[in-house]
Amino acid sequence: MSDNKKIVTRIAPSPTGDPHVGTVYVGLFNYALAKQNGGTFILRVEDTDRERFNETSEGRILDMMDWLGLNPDESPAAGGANPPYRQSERLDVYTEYAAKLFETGHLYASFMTDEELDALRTEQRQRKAPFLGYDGRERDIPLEEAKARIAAGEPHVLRLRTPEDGETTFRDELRGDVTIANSETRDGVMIKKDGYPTYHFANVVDDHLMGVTHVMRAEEWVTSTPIHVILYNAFGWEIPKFIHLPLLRNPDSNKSKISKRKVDTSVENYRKMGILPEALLNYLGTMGWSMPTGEEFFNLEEMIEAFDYSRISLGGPVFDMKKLRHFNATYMREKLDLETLADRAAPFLIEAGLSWDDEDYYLDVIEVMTERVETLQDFPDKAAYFFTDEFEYEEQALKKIKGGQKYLQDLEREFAQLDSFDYDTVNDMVRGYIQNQSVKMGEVMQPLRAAVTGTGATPDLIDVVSLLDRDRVVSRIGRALTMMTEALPDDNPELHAKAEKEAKEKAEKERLAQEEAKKEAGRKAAEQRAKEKGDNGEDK
RNA sequence: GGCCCGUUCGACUAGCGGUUAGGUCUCCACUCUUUCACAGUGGCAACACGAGUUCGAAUCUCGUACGGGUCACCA
Repeated sequence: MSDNKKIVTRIAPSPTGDPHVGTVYVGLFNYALAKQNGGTFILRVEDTDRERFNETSEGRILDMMDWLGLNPDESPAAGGANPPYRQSERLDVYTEYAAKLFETGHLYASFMTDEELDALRTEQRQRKAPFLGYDGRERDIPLEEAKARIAAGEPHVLRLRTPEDGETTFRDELRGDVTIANSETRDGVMIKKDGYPTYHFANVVDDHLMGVTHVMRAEEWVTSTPIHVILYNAFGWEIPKFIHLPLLRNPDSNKSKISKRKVDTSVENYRKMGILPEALLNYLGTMGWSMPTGEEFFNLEEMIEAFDYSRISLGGPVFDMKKLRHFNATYMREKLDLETLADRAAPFLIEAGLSWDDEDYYLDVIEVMTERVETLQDFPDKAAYFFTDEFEYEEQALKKIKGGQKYLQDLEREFAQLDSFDYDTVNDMVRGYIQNQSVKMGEVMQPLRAAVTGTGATPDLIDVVSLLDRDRVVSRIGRALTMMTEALPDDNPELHAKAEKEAKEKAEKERLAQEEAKKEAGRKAAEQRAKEKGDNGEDK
């Protein structure tokens, strides 16, 4: 970072499945590093594995980046100075560069079949060889002979000739010098039998051609970095800076690399559950990195401004859904203004089949719900009663309604007579009524809440009632009341079960009371006896 | 198993030779209160272990333990 050269970073996702949260993580850091210095951020699609290739994946990855606001300067969609950005379209490039190294002997042809390779492995296993795998036995086939066999159409791969002894050292900007014995890096395949390059080869060629200055990628690549270094040297190219990011971890006991089985790794799923892109980005930004100020909440711009990869910590951070939700809730409550939040929430409500006519009403609902939601999906989940009469009554709510029928009857009448239904009017009426009845607030409020919303968890009830407006409130109270009188236990299984439970509880209570009475009687008897005893002498 | 990397509260982290080891999430308690929340206050809770260097070590060195990664014609 100290040199003045323009920084170029990249992410290189493989289009093999659902857009992965790990891609966003690495993407975010690469984006921040590039953007800080007016550099270039590239998205290159590494689709060299035709087995795992997934047709929809690339588009979805691009959508994800767009949703997050992590827009690449160069990509298959955006184009750029060094196209194409899809490796499957760069085969001629790899072929050309592979040919160069083939000529110089850095690459050599290997003609062994899969079966032969398997046989080799089995044989090594039996003999308890120090390592399993290709042993470089075709290194010394003369170049001309190899060419002839290739020309004859013999299937082959191109392998990298790695030094037999010595070691390769590279500098990781976070870890310092990392040295790995060359005996550890085998003669890996660079060009596959199908003519496609492997990751290592395509990656090095593309990074060089695209001018990548900082290779910031996941830690899992550390041990194969010597291969890349050997390649850069073989080409005589400048070696970029390597920055290996810690791996996101599962929240299990041993903290293995983040995986689909243990946590949701699909960014699309986070989007679906109503996580805001800002919150996801911010949360990911705190994984392994921190603001110098210690501030936990920061937006993309602020992260770019303050980003410094030397502040990255190396312990693998556990992906904690609870904390993500906390970030999300904070963003909904404090970072987004009401209109923006309302816009974001709307699709979730509509998706749930809910609708509204009055935009002011809608904004009021969102406002009043804001401090009790964590995700956008919480709006339809927790506030449906604002948009439809077709909501479920929770069992607890039914109980409350039953217990408060008298009050509900009164309130139904009182509400119906109200001319104005604004907050103060409703508030005055309800409070006045409660005072008249000389009961605790909850005695009246809870049945009312239950009747009007079907649930025990809502915003301030007066807010809810006045927002819902008179007709809806009155009719909902009426409906709740009717439900109580009409739904006899026999034709309502839920109520029936409830009635049974209540009967049991009542019986139990009675039993306890009886027991208590017995005890009491016993105590009294004992007291009496003691008294008598006292009377009979001792006392005096 | 070989090699590579890592290790501060349950989780995310601050710390970069001298701190009562700080903050955030979670959890608990209290306050507020018509429910649920929000908010506020308080609390539980950590330097993996052992040597060494040093007047002094969470910070430096070595070893051990533990964890992760990697050993493919996948990336």
